[in-house]
Amino acid sequence: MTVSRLVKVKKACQNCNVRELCLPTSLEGVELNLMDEVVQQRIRLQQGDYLYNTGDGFKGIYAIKSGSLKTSGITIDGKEQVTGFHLGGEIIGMDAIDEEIHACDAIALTDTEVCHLPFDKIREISIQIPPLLKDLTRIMSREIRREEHVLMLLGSTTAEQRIARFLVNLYDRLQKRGELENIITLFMSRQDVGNYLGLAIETVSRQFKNFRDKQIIEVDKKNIKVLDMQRLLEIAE
Amino acid sequence: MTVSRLVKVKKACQNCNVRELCLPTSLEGVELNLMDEVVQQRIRLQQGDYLYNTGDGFKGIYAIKSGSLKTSGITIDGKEQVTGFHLGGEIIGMDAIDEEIHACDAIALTDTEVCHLPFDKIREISIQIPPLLKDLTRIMSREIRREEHVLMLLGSTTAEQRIARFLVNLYDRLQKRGELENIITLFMSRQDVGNYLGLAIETVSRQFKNFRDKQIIEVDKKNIKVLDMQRLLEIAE
DNA sequence: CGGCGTCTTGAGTCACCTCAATGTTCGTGG
DNA sequence: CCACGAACATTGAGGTGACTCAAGACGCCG
Repeated sequence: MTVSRLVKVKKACQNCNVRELCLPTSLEGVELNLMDEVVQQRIRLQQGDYLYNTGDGFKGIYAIKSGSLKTSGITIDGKEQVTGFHLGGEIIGMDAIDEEIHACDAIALTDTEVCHLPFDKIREISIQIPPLLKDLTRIMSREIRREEHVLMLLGSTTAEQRIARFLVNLYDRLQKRGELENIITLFMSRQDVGNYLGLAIETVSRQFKNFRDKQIIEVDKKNIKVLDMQRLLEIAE
Repeated sequence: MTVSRLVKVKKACQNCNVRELCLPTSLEGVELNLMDEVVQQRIRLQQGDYLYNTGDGFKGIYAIKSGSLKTSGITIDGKEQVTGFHLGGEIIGMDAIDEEIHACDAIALTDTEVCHLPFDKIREISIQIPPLLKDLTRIMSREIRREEHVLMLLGSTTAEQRIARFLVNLYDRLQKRGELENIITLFMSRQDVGNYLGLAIETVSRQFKNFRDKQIIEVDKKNIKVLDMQRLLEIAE
């Protein structure tokens, strides 16, 4: 079930507001023109739309221009496992480069725009533009480190610590994108948060309450206002 | 603390027994000669030696020729978190490509030989040999998928399931390398297993006993003989 | 208004952790 | 060769944090 709308674009990268976070960070001028030719297609997703499904053939990687997605796989016993939440400037789909089959689903959590990057073309022009090759390896390296980071996150024993780290991480990422006015807007459900952190949904709820009681955050539905970042950092350690 | 012995090598790849699992899988003939020039140095590690430490500057990636290592990071509160166990043919150190600083330690669990691959040189000759570029992106993609797989592993609720999946995974990997005669030799401590799976060491012990009582495995120190792979797979699901 | 999905809250249970003691392996030195 | 200690592993007893189950609140939409 992949619902989406395709849009032809020109000069996709030159005018993009998340370019410095995205793939072609080192490119300028003529080189950027070449990159723009790679990005022929932008995809508009509505909340709930699938960008790709587990098992889909690999058509390329995707750069998130705006919005947010989650990636989630299916464990051997058929349960969902959320492996990440992704924001503007991030690249997804790289887990499929090797076997040319997507190992997880990518689902829009809000209305989202992504740029389609055909991977063969990326490789082709990487050979012509060495800085792009460097960017490519750096982006992939970053994804490896991100997942290591999640592993560390899950290493924390207590639910309190996991939630704290989750919030700090989200805060930092939203801040870097200027999508934060002291209020974290959770773009995913409590269900997804719990699944991602290996916690029951009730535990997520209770921990929010816990932080609220300690006057560390204010919770209003999806909006979380951080009142005491210092305490939050201490709990996250 | 990096204790190690350097060895100059020639024709490192051409004669290597894990080449088909390693980086230059698509190369042949002249191309392989070029690759051999990249691999000038092999490093011998004894059990317990560090290949690199968190914070070390990035000098390149490493291909494991023989032996085994663990990678582990330090969580913000100072505890160790094992992020992976690595066997012959696997590449480690790719998390440092982006920021040029290693984000984790790599420690030899047995006597180990690794080939040092200076990353700038890899990139250089990737431009001359497109198949190598393809291999490179595939290897990095595989690492991304491996970590996603670990995330799924930790998604399992019960300790029993985690241990079962851990054993099945190890079984498969050792089998692929012919290092298995129906007996899995654990090259890491119970401590490491527990840390990796997010379980207390005592729980690891008890689960081994549990499987022993159910006659699914036989345990003799570090050696685990799988008696009933079917049951093990069922539990792993 | 009613129905549905999402979230919160409470009560009770259990799996895993902690603490503590014992057992085993292995290296070291007498 | 054995004695000793350190590191690692097993086993038991007990406590607790997070899960499960269940009920209720809330927001959203027809």
